[in-house]
Amino acid sequence: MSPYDPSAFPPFAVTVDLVVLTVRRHALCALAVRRGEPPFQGRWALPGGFVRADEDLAAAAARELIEETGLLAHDPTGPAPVNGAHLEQLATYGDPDRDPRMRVVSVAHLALAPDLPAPRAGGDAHSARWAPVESLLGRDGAGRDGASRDEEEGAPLAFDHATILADGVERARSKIEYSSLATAFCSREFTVGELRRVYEAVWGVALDPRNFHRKVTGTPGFLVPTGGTTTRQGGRPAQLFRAGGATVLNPPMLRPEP
Amino acid sequence: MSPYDPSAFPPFAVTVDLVVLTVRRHALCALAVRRGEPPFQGRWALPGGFVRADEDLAAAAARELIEETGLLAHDPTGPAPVNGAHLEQLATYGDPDRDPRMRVVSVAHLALAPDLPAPRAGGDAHSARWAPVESLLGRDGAGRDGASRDEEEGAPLAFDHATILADGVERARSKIEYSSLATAFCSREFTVGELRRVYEAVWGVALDPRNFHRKVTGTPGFLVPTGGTTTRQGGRPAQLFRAGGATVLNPPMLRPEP
DNA sequence: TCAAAAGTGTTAGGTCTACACCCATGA
DNA sequence: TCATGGGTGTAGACCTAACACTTTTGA
Repeated sequence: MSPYDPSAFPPFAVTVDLVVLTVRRHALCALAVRRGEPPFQGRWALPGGFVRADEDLAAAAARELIEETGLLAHDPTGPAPVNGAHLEQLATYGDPDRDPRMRVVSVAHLALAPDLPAPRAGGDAHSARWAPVESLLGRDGAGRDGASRDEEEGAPLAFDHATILADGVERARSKIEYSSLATAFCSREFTVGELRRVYEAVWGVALDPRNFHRKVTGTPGFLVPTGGTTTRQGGRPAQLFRAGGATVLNPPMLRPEP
Repeated sequence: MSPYDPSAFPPFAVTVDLVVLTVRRHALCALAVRRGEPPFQGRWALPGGFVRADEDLAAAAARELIEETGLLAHDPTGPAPVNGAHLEQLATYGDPDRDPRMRVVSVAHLALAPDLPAPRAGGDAHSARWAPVESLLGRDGAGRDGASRDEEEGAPLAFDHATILADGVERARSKIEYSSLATAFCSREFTVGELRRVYEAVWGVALDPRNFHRKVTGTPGFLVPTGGTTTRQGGRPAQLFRAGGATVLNPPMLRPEP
């Protein structure tokens, strides 16, 4: 068999899909767009699109992220942009039946963003919204009883996007344990308490504020004090920090048992 | 723009490439095949091949693994096969220039296998061999001086396979830290000392045999004693174990500093 | 003055490291 | 008998969880 004979391999369409996570009102939320055409017309889906002919996968994901949110993906080799977001490859999904029309392989990416004003619909999407991941995954106990709700908020995500979202959430949950990634959910300057509330929202647990404070301030290179303080959370003024250069957290932050 | 208009997106070829790791003679080794045709003819590369038209990505990877090694990939939902190997998706590589002839997106997979008799060349590969990863990555200080050695053992891997291999090795090195994955490098029954030598080879460090023994035997569900013993390593007879059901290691095995 | 959030101290209990020591076999 | 690897004990350093307590603001 001649592996590179053009007639010897089937053609694929390649897309990037994005799991864009943020923390809003104490809950982990993901960006969802409403599909404007079949299949799954009217259903919610993850943002995404085709990879262009001469475009790298990471570039395609960064382009989609800008189109959907206006966020610049953070390139670790360059200067940090004002509205930076963390962007990494998540996994690739290529079940032959995942798209009913043709063979599509989707390279999913995970983006972590600070709380943003309001999503703007981009491309061919009718509308976009931030929704709690538990609700998008149908785990929030919200009524799914009664008649079909295919085109309403409670309907399952299109394609295999529920699987992709679940994988992205699990990646984020485990990765903030041993890396400084949680700071990607915060704005450029933040307090220790705000960072703790990120952990609490992502993990869905309560953490001891005193031990958390000691832990993060005691890890060299994790947090850099800016000198400023804020009282935006009420109470005693809190020091402001920026994310330090350290990217791995050793020893890790421990996720409490249920 | 109509996203699914067949003329609106570029066609891609999709392949799976395999990083197959094993531990041989106290060194972490990877499976390499010699390319039989251009480009990179005569150079070593990772095994891989095209995904078929109606084939899942995982199925394609498992098929390639069998073709190259005869190993069955372990399906966690089914009964453990006799010669099982761990197989998981690693990452996807899609730089537009990674293959000089056409646009190829490669979904790389990572396989961990026990020490095997001898690789059999499969498909279009001229030959196959196990080689220490440090040598395949050109980090072993072996003479690369003098004349070009394009078609010899010391030449760099074809395409971007050095990057893929490095990513796979790094994944394996970090994953045995907090999971029971190291047992995938052992045969079905193994001793604590054999498991320790796996860690030592993968990490390239020396571990304290006493503390290691306490650690692994003290983690519930990690190791299951079979009742048998062996003296194949010399010295006092050692208990034989099988891998237990536990897949996460908590607390993790700590990788010593250099 | 009070509530709320920030930040510090302290103590008991666990885990890891390093090393001393004994055990069971083959040569 | 000796070398080799298997396995257990123990003391100190380190880490963590839990919780009492002080500090500094806005209302």
